[in-house]
Amino acid sequence: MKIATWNVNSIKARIGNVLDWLKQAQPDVACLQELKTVDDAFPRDVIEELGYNVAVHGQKTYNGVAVLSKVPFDDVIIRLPGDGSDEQARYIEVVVTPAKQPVRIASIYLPNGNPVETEKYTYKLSWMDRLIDHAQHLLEYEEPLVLAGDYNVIPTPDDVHNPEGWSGDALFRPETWHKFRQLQSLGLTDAFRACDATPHRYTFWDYQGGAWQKDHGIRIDHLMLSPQAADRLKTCDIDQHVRAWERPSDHVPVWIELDV
DNA sequence: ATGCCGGGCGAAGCCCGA
Repeated sequence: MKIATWNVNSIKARIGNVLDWLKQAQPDVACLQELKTVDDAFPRDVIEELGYNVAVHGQKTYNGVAVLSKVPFDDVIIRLPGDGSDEQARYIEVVVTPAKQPVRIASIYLPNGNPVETEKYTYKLSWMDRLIDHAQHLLEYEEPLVLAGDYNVIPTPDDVHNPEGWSGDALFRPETWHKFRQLQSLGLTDAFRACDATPHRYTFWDYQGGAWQKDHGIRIDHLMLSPQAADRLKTCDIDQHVRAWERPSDHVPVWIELDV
């Protein structure tokens, strides 16, 4: 089972690229982020025509997450628990059951958090606390679980071109690393690092300053796996060629192959 | 590079992203 995550930076602007990539990459499940549109405006029909079931949690202008799956959903949950006043569309979780057993998959868009001296960073940290609590709960099911998405976390200096330049940034701060390590300490595995120790492999390149051409990127899109998923992990890779397409997203797809 | 792109909104120029 191939499971991918991709921050598309507007599904309306990116639908051509998304359809081309779906046809080429043939993921069984695709977690999308930053749709920047409401549910009713999501281009559901053209995606369903490729054989996908669609679960969307959209929002006008900002955020928005979706899961596309060739296997129908058994269950769909929107919103991360822990703060009923949080209106931002950053979390959708589904359960699918391919041949053998259920697999729980979430598409997450973790807050950026900049600038750090504002409520944006406290929102990021509290959102991470909620994710830790929810992950702890989900891990109790002891089933294959994949928390995939744009984490807006650069895990280590090996995951950025110029660590010095990112010092103090919300994606690269001790408090952010601490929360990310808490997730890992619960038993969640960074799928890419479980497969590939190569430093300086990236999933995002800024539109500005020729960042893509110079390979000045960061690795911030992650698939975090429960032990039951990690045991079945076959491969993980980054579809970085998609960044060179016409009108690209600034992020590229990351995917895993699970033996389920 | 606290904004060089790029997208949304909405019809110019500001807000936002990472």
